[in-house]
Amino acid sequence: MKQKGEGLSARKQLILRTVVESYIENGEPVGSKFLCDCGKFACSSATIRNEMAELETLGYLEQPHTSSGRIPTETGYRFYVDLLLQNYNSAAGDVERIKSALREKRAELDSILTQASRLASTLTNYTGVALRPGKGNAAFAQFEAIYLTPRSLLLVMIREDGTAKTKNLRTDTDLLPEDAKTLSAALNACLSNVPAHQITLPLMMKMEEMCPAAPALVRVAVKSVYEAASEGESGDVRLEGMDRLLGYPEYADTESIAGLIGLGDSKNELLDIVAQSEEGEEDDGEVKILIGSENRLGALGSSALVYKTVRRGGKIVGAVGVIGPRRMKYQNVISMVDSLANGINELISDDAPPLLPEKGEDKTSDD
Amino acid sequence: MKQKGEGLSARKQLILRTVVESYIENGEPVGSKFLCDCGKFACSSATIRNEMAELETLGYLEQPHTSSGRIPTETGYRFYVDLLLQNYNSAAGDVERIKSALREKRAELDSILTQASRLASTLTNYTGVALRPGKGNAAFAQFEAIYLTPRSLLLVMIREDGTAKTKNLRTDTDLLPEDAKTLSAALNACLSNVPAHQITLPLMMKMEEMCPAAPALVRVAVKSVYEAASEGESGDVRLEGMDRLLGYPEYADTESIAGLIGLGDSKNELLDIVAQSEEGEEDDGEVKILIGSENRLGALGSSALVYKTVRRGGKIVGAVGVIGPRRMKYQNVISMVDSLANGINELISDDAPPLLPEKGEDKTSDD
DNA sequence: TTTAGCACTTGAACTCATAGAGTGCTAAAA
DNA sequence: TTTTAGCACTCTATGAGTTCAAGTGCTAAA
Repeated sequence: MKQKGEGLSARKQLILRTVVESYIENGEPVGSKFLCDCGKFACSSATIRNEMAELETLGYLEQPHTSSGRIPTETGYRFYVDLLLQNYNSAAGDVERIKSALREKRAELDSILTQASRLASTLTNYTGVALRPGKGNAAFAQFEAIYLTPRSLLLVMIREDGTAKTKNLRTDTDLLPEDAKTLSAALNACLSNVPAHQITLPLMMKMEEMCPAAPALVRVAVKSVYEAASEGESGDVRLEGMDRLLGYPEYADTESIAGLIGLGDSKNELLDIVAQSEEGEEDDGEVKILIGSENRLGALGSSALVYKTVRRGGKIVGAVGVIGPRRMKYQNVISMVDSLANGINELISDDAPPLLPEKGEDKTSDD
Repeated sequence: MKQKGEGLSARKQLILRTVVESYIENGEPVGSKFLCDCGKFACSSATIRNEMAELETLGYLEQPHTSSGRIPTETGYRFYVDLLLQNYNSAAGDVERIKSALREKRAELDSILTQASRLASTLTNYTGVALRPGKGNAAFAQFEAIYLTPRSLLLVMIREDGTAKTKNLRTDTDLLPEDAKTLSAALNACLSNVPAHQITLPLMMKMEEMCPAAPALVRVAVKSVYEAASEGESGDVRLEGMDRLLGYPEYADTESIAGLIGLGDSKNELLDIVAQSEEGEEDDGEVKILIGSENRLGALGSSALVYKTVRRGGKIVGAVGVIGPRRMKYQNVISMVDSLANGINELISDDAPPLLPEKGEDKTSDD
């Protein structure tokens, strides 16, 4: 699938490429005369017509209607994009610029991603997207109950990776600070690293024995742990600058927007897409491009998604990218997305060595 | 401002009301003949024409073009809506239905609001909206450092209201469990209830004295507290079901959608709007309706926003509502929003008495 | 293999005419 | 004084007809 275009003559390739670029630039079908006049070709429009006719039968070009120029098909774009990816070297300038733009907001990953999404949108004038996959149902490694008032305490549930979730517990009987300690001990003894589905009634009974002082407290604590563990984290998607797309003629009709807005509403699709692309294929850590409905991207309609995963210590912790019309300025976008992802990668791993304040909380953040 | 329409004759009121309702139903300008034929009036179309001409000069109706029927102006809708609000009694059936729909998701407020927003969207077929105002810069009342590994600990910062925020701290020197205790003590001694802007260098030096073991740890801990306290909480807006609006003809052109999408992007506007309406005017806790650009709602364009605040113990903790075209089915929507808000109110205060597991965390939730 | 030329197709833009809806106004009726 | 009937007027939406230009495919010659 990667190098379909191998069999094309050099001239066909040049024609195809020029058609794609011109269409990206102007948004209008390009005809043989235009190509002939653009100076790149030493032949007449008739020759180009012949070539284009062949490119059409090969599936790289198509005509909106019989008497207009050609526009690239999905396959056409794919060829062009693969070509670009082949010769692509990240522009060093971008990385610095983007890193410095991000550095100001060196908060937790969550905020970095939001920031990145906004940045992507501004730099490319398309819609920026940033996402963070869900955490799945994770067990908690450690618990700590903090005594707040005689009738309330704060339960801190800490995951293996150091991220934490907190929950207030209230009782209708007075508690002593010792009770919090006992509860902590019992939780750590019985529920440490126990996944949600293994939290059973016998376990709860065992815990009640360990904390005779406040059985009701134990019950609600266990329930909270159970809920927190089974909820998992749902992942998150940020779409920034959707309104920018409205400027492009391909989004002039309501139909085409509907899909995108739906995307904003049911963000799971995007998460699925990325998750899929990570699982299924080899993930070489490079910029990925999904064009049109290539991968059952129903909602993406006639748009294209350019993204790259963000990693920390080899593990995928998110992705950033751009959504735009199929005739996107791929050169810029690819370079930008790559730089952006690299910038984030460096940023979140640069921090690691010395004395890193990481944010670990419900919304998750780092691994 | 409330009862502009007082001066209208009964017949004018009926005409106005019928025009609004018909326009809401069909989305088309309504003419004199249609009104005459609808059976509500015992006069000819000519008479109605005269009345409508007057209603137009009074500012309640307008004509899209000279030779078409009338449509309500902003003022016209306002009159109609005020009328509705006057005679409105929450439909009891709704409340039960909605409460039971929400009860299943009796998690924290955050999730309830999301759920409510989705519910609002489904029930009305407009865009559901739920929002939670920011928390402002709050100081933390209590701190707890939890020892995780020799080189990392978890800092739990607890606000006055019991909600908490957590942050991972890492060091490059090994720590003892005692160090966490010392740090907790120092934080509680020096930073308890200290707002961000009062966290100064002398304070930090005092703390370093208290924890001679790991001055670097103190520094990063104080920094984290400072950042967390000054960040505050930014509030949150959920828009659900935006794609539903695309079905309505008033959103057929790209222009009108742009505003709404922009709303989704820069959610602050909505927060401002509600915050304003709460501060400025008397907030009687009833359903509020903002039509068109009544209150400098630039982004809302030609839409209308129906919402009601959600309270807990008298304090406003959020709002739910619906965004739709100006010609919204106000009867249904008002009733629905009211019921929904009531349902949430009951739900989050019902829970309070016995043994309430509340969620307190970064994303905030309850008071 | 390329080129020039030509007939053909087709969508876009424009004009024109028509139909229909609804109004405002005037004069008569209640 | 209020209501009604009638009529002329305005404006939009619609559709048909026409022209224009772009671009193609094909054929025959270079």
